[in-house]
Amino acid sequence: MIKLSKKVEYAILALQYIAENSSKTNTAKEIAGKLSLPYDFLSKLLQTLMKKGLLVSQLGVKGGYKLVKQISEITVEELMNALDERSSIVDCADGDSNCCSRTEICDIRSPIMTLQEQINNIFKNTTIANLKNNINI
Amino acid sequence: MIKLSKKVEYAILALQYIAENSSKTNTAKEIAGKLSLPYDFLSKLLQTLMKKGLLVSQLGVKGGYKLVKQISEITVEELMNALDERSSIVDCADGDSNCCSRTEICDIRSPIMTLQEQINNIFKNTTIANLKNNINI
DNA sequence: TAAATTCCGATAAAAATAATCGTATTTTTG
DNA sequence: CAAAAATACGATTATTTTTATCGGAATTTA
Ligand code: FES
Ligand code: FES
Repeated sequence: MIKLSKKVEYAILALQYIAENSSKTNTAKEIAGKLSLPYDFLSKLLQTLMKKGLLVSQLGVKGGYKLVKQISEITVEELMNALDERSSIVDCADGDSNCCSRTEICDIRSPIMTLQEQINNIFKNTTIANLKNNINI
Repeated sequence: MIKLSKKVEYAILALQYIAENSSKTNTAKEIAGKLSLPYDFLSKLLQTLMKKGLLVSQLGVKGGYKLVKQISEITVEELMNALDERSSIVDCADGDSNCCSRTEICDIRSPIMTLQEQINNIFKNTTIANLKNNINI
């Protein structure tokens, strides 16, 4: 509860890595190797980011991934949306159905939505670049 | 990812219900019935809240639960701590081990912690009473 | 044509969450 | 005292979500 998925965690690290090596195309294999992340999982994740327009890919030998925009322009919210098809704090917050209250009118829906927005704002206001240490330790 | 567990969701509803009926002791059965929540699950959850000091229970016939303090004095953070043994945004944030980076020094730990704190603050500043609609719909 | 790569669908394994069950204990009340 | 209505508690199961893996197809370079 209230935690980042590995997908998002790995993606943050990968995007930062690609940003640092933005002069070249970066292969999934290299990134996985350097960051010690599971290759298959990372690979799929990068493909998703590519499909969502955060990365461009080049096929074949000499292929790999490059950034489309700078990591200072990619928010955590954007990344979460791209990878996790948007999860909300409670089920109703992104849909139709009554999620919490089994009575006719939900007693907490509106304030829960407010809570949701506050959390969204944090992720909206944090970029992948913000999540990079300037000084280690 | 970033969502409330059913435990917390049910607990919010249950605490609000108990608050509305604070003149009497409320049985798990009644609460589950009125809110259409699974009895066994709710029952265990209330026992946990009791052990954590948020509720007092009375055994036997005429037994049930009462609040110890008002719901305007119980924060969501408190509730989450009581029910879920504290989950943090990434593994390292509540422990010892290196969680994200497999390299020697974690590249994102410190800013992730900042993110964590921002989220914590939201839950720290929201009470169960805050999560109650004044006007339905 | 071979090697390095992305791409894609399917599936499997693991972990976390949610729900259920059986039984013991406590208290009230008739 | 006995029965009923509760909580208390441990164990287990079921379900869902998350994480990881696999096998092969398509693409590009050299
Ligand atoms: S219906 Fe979603 S919070 Fe109540
Ligand atoms: S070791 Fe936890 S965020 Fe890096």
